[in-house]
Amino acid sequence: MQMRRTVRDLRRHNRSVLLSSLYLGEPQSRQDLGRSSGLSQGTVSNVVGELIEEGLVVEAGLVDSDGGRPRTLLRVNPDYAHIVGVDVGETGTRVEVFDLSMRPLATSYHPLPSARPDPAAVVAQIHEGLGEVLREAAVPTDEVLGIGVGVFGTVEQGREATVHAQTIGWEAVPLERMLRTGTALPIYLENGAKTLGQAELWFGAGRGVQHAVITLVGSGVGAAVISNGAISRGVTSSAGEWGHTCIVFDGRACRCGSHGCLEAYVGAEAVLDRWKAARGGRAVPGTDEQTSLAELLSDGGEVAERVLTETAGYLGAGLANLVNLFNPERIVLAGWAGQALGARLLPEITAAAAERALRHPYGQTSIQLGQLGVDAVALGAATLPVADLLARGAAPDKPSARLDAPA
Amino acid sequence: MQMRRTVRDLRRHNRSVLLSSLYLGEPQSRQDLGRSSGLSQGTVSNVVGELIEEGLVVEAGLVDSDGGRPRTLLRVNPDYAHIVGVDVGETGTRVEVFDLSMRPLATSYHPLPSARPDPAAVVAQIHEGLGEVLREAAVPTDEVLGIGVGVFGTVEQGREATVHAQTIGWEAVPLERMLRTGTALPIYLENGAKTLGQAELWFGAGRGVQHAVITLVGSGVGAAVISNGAISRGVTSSAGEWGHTCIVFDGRACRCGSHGCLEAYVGAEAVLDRWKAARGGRAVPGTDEQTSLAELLSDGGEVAERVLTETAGYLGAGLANLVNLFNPERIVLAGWAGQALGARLLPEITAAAAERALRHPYGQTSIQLGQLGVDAVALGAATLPVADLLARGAAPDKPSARLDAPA
DNA sequence: CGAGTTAATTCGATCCTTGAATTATGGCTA
DNA sequence: TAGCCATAATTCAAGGATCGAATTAACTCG
Repeated sequence: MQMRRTVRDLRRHNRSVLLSSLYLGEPQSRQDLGRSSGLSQGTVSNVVGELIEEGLVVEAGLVDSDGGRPRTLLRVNPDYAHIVGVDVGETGTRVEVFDLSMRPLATSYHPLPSARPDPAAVVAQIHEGLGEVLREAAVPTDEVLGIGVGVFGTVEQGREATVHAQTIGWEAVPLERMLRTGTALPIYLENGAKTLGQAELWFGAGRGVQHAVITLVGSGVGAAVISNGAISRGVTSSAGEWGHTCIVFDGRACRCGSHGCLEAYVGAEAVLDRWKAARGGRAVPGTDEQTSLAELLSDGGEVAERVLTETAGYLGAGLANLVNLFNPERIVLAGWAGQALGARLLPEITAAAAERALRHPYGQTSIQLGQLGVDAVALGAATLPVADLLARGAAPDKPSARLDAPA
Repeated sequence: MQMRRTVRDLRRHNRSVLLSSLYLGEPQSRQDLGRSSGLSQGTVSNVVGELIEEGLVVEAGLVDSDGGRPRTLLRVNPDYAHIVGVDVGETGTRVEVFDLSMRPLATSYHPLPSARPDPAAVVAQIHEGLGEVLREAAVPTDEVLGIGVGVFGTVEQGREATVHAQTIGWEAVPLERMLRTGTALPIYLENGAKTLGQAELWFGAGRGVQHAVITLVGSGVGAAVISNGAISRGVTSSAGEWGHTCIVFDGRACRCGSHGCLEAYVGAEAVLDRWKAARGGRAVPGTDEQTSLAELLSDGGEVAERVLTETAGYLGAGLANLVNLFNPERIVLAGWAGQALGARLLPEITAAAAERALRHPYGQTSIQLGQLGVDAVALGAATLPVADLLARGAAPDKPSARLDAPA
C-alpha cells in the first residue's frame, strides 16, 4: 500500500501518466491526452506546457481537420537525453548508447576473457565500453539519463543491487557499488532475461499487453513474467526461474544440481546432449552450440526429427505450465535457441502446449516468437532509466532544461 | 497505469491508507498513523474525524504515557457493517455472517443435491442460506456491506463475473447475474482457492507478507499467488492453476485431460489411487477420502510409508517450482489434505523442496502449514467486500451513518 | 472575406495537505 | 491542592492542484 501524500504528488503522477502515454503510444494531441487520461483540457494544457518548457516533450506537426483548428501532435523529445544500455552476457559485454526514442547511436563489444570471469574484469570492461560509446556518439556525460545493465544471474535489489550467479561462482557480488566507482551516472541493474522481457514488452511481441511471459531459451532457460504491465520480481527479485522448474520428476541432471528441470531438456546444451545420446554417443556436427543447433534443425534425418519432436513436447509442456500458472494474454518465445527452435517447430510446440494446458486459459493466450533478437538485452537494459523517468514524470535532478521561456 | 485525477482522489486514497492501516494492523493512535503513513498530524486528525463521524472508526481506550496527554487508540468499528461470506464447495454450500472484525455471527450449511449440480440449484441454496443466517444473527439487510462468494472453478471477472468448471460441466455460468435476482446487495465472486488465500494472507499464516503462495491441496490442487500484497489473477482471473502444472512429463492421467499434472500425484484422490495400486489393487480402508487419507497416514506399514515418501517428494518438487517461479517470502500449505499431509510430512516435504529449488530463493522462503482450516474459504470470501471498502476508503453508497454530529 | 468549427489557454471556484500555533489532557511535584 | 511540564489532538492560514466555463486561436469552407 504505497502512500501518496501531498497535492504535489498528484501533479507528479499526472505528469507521469501523460508522459508515459506519449512515450509508449503514438503521438497524440492535447485533446487525445485529455480523453485517454481523464484529465480536463485545462490541466493537460498546463502539464504539457511544463513538459515542453523543460524540453521533455516537443510538438510534432499538425493534423488537419475538416474545418476547425488543427490539433498539434505531441511526442517525447528524442534528444532530451541519452541512455546507455549494457548487456553483460555469458560470452561478452556489449555497451550501447541510445537516444530517448531508443535509436542506437553507438555500440561496443568486448568478449569475456574467461568462462568464469572476475567481477572486477567485467566492471572494467563496462567502464571502458561506456567511454568508447559516448566518445563515438559524441554524447557528453551530463546528457546521459542513466545506465541500465542487464546481467546474467540473479540480481537482488536492495539499497545496492548485488548479483548472484551460482554457475560461475558469483555470490552476492556488489556490482552496483563497483560500477559506481567509475561513473557518477545513475545505475540500474537487472537480470538480463528481465531486461529482454522489458524490451519485447515495450517494443516487440508484447506491445500493449498487460499480462505476458517472455521466455528466454538459450543455453540456459529463463523467463520474465509481466503481470499488470510490470515485471514480477518476488521478494528478492529472482522470480521467473522457469528453466529450473521440474518437468520430469527425478529426470535428467541439471547444472543447478537438481534433476528433471526444463532447462535440462530444452536448453540448447541439453538438446544437443540428447541428440548426441540419440546418435549412440557420436559427437554432433557443428563447431559451437549455435551451429550445432542449426545442424540439428536442418539435418532432416529420423533421429534428428525425433529429438526435435521430443523437444517440442517438453517445451510445450513448459509453456502449458506458464499458461496455467499465469494466465497470460501472450507468451513470447525468445532467446537465440528459442527463436531458432520456434521458427521451425512453433506449430508442434503450440500443439503440445494446447494438449497440456487447461482449455480456458489456453484460449486466452497467443504464443509468438520474439521480434527483437538477442541484442535486445542491451535495449531492454536501457529502458530501465526510461521507465524510471516515466514513473517519476521527470528526470531525477535537472530542474528545468530551458530558461528562455517567457516570464 | 491507473490514473488519478482530482484532488479528491487524494483524500480518498489517504482515507484508504489510514483505514487499511487500522483494519489490518493493531489499534493505533493518531500519532502512530501519522508516522506510519507519512501524513501530517493535521490531516490525520481531519481524516480520522471524518471516519469517526461516519461511524467507520471508533476510539478504543487510552494508553497512558509517562507524563503528557495519553494517546487515544483508534480501531475500525466492528459494528459498522456486517458481511456475508459464502463457500460454494464441491460438496455443499456454506453461508456465514460476520461483523466487520470478521467475528462469525451465524452459519448455515446445505449439502449439494448431486455431484454435478445445476447452477440454479446452487443459487437457490445461497439465497436460502443468506436468509437463514441474517435471520439467525438478526442482521437487517441494509447493514450488510456485501456478499463475498468463493466458488470452485475459475471465476472470470468482467462486467459480470462468470464461472467455468470444466470438471462438473459449468461453462461460462453467469453466477453473478443469477445471484443478483435474489438480492440487491453488492456481490463479489472469486475462486475459492483465492479467497482462502486471502484469508490466510490477512488472518493466518501469511500475515504481513507481500509475496506469498497459498497452496490448497484437497481432492483437487490449486494455489493463490500473492504478489506485492495482492492476488495475481492474470488476464481472465484463472492464474494459479498449480495443480495442473506438469511435473512428470507424460505421467499419470489427470482429470483435466492432460498427463503428469501435480494434482494427479498429490491430490487426495491421486494419493489414494497410488496407495491402492501399491497394495496390488486392493481397495484402501476408509469410507471417504478424508478417512482413507487418515488411514494412510496412520497405517505405518512399509507400503503406506513408501506412498507417503513419494507423495512428499512430488509435493516438494511442486513447491520448489513455486519457489523458483515466484520467489515468495512464504509458502503456505493449506486445504484439508495439505494440512493432513503436512502435519505429518512437513520435514520430508521441505527437504524435497530444498533439494530441488534454487538455493538462493529457497533460502528466502519459509514453508508453513495453514492456520485457518478449511472453513476459511467463507471467511476469505467475506474479505472481498471488506477489501473493496478499504480500497475505496468508504462504503460505496451510504453517505454518512450518523447525523448527530455538531454542526 | 466572414461564418462556422474545433483546439488550446486562461482564470475563478473548490478542495486538499502542510506546518506552525493553539488547545486539550494527563502526570508530577511542592 | 495548585501549578508546571510533557505529550496529544485540533485549528487555521498559506500554497498548490484540478475542474469547468469562458475566452482566444487557428483553420476550412462557401
